[in-house]
This record gives sequence, structure tokens and C-alpha cells, in this order.
Amino acid sequence: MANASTGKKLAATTAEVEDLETVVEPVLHASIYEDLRRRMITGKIVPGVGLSTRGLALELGVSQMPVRDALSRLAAEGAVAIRSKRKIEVPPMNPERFTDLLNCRLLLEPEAAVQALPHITPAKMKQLREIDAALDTAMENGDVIAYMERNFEFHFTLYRANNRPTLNRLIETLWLQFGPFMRVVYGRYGTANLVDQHRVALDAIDAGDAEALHKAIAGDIADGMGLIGRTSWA
Amino acid sequence: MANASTGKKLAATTAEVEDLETVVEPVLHASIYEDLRRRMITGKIVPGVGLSTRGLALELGVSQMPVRDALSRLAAEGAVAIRSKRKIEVPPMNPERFTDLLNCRLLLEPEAAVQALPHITPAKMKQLREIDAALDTAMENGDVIAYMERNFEFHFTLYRANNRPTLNRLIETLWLQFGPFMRVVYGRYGTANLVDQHRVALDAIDAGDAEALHKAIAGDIADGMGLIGRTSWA
DNA sequence: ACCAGAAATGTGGGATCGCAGTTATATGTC
DNA sequence: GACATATAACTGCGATCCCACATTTCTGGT
Repeated sequence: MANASTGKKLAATTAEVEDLETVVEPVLHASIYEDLRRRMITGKIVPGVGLSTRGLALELGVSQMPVRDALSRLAAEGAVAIRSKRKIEVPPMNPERFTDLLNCRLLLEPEAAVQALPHITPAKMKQLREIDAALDTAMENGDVIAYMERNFEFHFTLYRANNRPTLNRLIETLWLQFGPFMRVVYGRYGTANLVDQHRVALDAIDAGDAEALHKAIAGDIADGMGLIGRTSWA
Repeated sequence: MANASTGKKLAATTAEVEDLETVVEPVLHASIYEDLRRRMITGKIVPGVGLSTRGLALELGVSQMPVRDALSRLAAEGAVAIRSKRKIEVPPMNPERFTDLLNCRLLLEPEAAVQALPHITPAKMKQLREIDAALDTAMENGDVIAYMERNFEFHFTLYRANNRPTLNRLIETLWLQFGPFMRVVYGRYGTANLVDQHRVALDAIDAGDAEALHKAIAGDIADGMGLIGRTSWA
């Protein structure tokens, strides 16, 4: 399958968790969707590059049909766009869209975290700490891809503890649009000088302090905002 | 074209407004997407009914391909779901999803309105008053469809004055999931006993009072919440 | 060497067909 | 008539083919 080559599996997206007991039949276009989705969130796909249904189909060893389906879904989420007919690409970032996205994140994610707070079990807490440790390692190694994967994993294992699938889904679409660009930013400035706001968040969870958690997540997101000032919008 | 039969055109969705000057070529699957989207937001499609690509294709006089594309996009936005394989349907509402959706609306829409506040021109204001008048007429006549159309129009001509396409897009996907169900609720209880929170919002805009506007929009949404208590979740 | 204009290549979108599976209907058995 | 079974109709998914168009490459005239 297409996912086989991408290594370790991400946690299931909210879209996948249905009624439970519903064994998900491996529908081709769905797995391609997940594959591309993961590539974008973790920054393996960079803005401005053109995607082609035939190219991806060839690369994945399928016909262009399931690829079209997957790209259709991504287009609906704003992750890809049809530019100047007969061209599909990841929309380039610009300052307006960046602040727009970031403000949406600031609106949704702290709330998602706070809503999750009452449902954080000790087991979940342990899991979060492990992810955070792996995240630190990635940061020290300057491994941008691994950093972005762990970062995604951290935020969403936290968020998904809440019972708000719709809210989490909205956040995912934001990350989908964010990922490709953040990859460029991190690739340019490295991950070494990022402060780890996750620790603060974990402490807030331990203390059961909703307000502190809200601030920690907002701070984590705002850090990304800080990078924008130093970026030249080529 | 498919849209031809649906009468008066809604304002363009945020997806359409691109770089300006980009004349959107009428791609078939896009017009079908807009058509279905409009049907859902205005409640012409009711939850639980099964959609079929072949059925819709026949109805619209096209092949099933563009319909598949359109449904793919809607599926990505959570507006339709693939239940028990080989069945596409509008997902039925339940109390959890309802409150989830409503809380998301409470998070996003007041903010969208406040952000729009500085950009409301007198012309826009006039437009909003006209829509509100039409909305009142629809309410008095008990015309549920017209009411939902005008309500959509009111909120989004307001929101779209802001420069936050991403934010507005998120709100649209919420309405997309909301519409079919609200239709059922309104159809059951009528629109006569709805209070018109829009007047309050318009006054707040006139006064330039962001906080009052925030509260008015939140109140408008919360009114929908009030309906949930009286609903039997068949 | 330069720059039209023409041919070739590649693109996304749509139509059509077939497959495997589900669901509804009809048939058979007691 | 009730129920189990077989059959028919219908479904979404994927593959393949074709088209109109955009873009690139080639070519010929100056």
C-alpha cells in the first residue's frame, strides 16, 4: 500500500474513528488521501510545487482515479488549489493567509485543549510525555520532519481526548494548510531555537489548571507567529 | 447548467474568490458541488436520506463522475458520510454532534462578525437591512426554505466583509453540517416563534460596538441551541 | 542569432465500462 | 401464512479511454 513507505503510522484521524467495530475496508482513495494528508501536515510537500494526478498515480502505482478523489477532498479543505487551469498546486503562503490561519488556530486550539483537560488519564499523560521527549530529540538533531511529526502527534493526542470531533476536524484542516509552509520556515531557520511550550502545557494539565493550559497552547501557537516577522515572503 | 434550476444565486462562496481577475471556468463538478452545498445549507436535503452518484447524475443530466467529485469534497467537509459501505448519506444528527457544532459556531462566528465590523460600509449596511427585511417576511409566511436562505445570506454577507477567508470557510463547513438538520427542526416547530436577533446585531454595527455585536451573534446562535431541548432525537 | 508560429507533449475533467459487494425483491419450502 | 433462501437490482470504486486546452518544444523564415 502507499502508506507502507512512509514509516511509522500516525494516530488515526478523526475522520476514521466511526462507530467503533466498523472495520475500515482499505478503500484506495482513502489511503491515498491519508497519505497526502500526512505528507502535508508533516511538511513533506512544499508550497508552490505542482501536483499532477498522473504523476502521483504513477508514483503510487494506481490509476489516476483514486488520486483525483483524494485531491478533490484536499481541495475542499483548502489544502490544494486549482491554479490557472490544468494545474493543481499547494497554494503559496502569504502574510494575510498566514495571520488568518494563525488567528484561527489561536481561536480553536486552546479551547480544544481545555475541553480535553477533564479526560486526560494518567496513561494519556504518560503518552504525551513520551511524545514530548521524542520531540525534544528531534529538535536537538535538527530533524525537521521528525519534529513536525511529533509536534502533530503531541497536539492531537491531547486534543482528541476531548469529545469534540467536529472541533478537532476543523483544527486538522488548519494544520493541513499550515504544514507545507511551516516546513519551509523550519527548514530555513532550523528548530534549535524553538522554546518548548509543551512542558508548560504538561504542567498545567498536571495541575488541572485550565487557564494555564489555555495560555500554554496559545503561547505555543504564538511562537509560530514570531517566526513570520523574520520571513521574507518570496 | 445544474444551477440554472435553483433560481436566485447565492453570494459566491469563499472558495470562489481567488486572486480576483481569475475568471472561474465553469467546471462541471464545481457547479454540482455548489448546487449540493446550497441544497444542504438551505435545508433542501434532509439527514438520513441516501444520496447516490447515479441518481444525482441522472437528475442533473451528467455522468456520475462529476457527482462523485462533488460528493468527495462534501465528504471531506463532513457534510456527507459513507455509512455501511456502498451507501452515502447525510449523517444523522445526535445531541453530541449538535452541541459540538453549536459550540464551534459560538467560538467562530462572533469573532468573524467582530472582525468584519470595521469594514462595514453604508452600502453593506443597506444590503444587510434589505436581507433582514426579506428574512422577516419569510418568517411571517412560515417559509422555512426562504428563511434559511435569507439567514445564510445575512450571516455571510456580514462575515465576508472581514478579511478572513479561512475563518469564513470554517464557518461555512459548520453550516453545511448544520443546514439539513435545522431544516427538520424548523419544519417541526415553525419559524414563527423565532426572535430576531439580527436587529440587535444591526444596531450594534451602527453603534460600532464590537462587544454588543459579539453578544448579538452569540445570542442568535444560542437561540438555535434553545430548540434542541424540545427536540426528540428520533 | 532571433523570434514568430506550428506541432508535440502533458494537463485536468468527463464519460463509459466492469467488478465486488450490498440491499431489496422474489421464489421456494414447510 | 411464516420463514429461509436464491435471485435480481443497485451501489461505490477503480480502470481506461478520450477530449479540450495549456504549455512546451521544435522549426522555418528573416
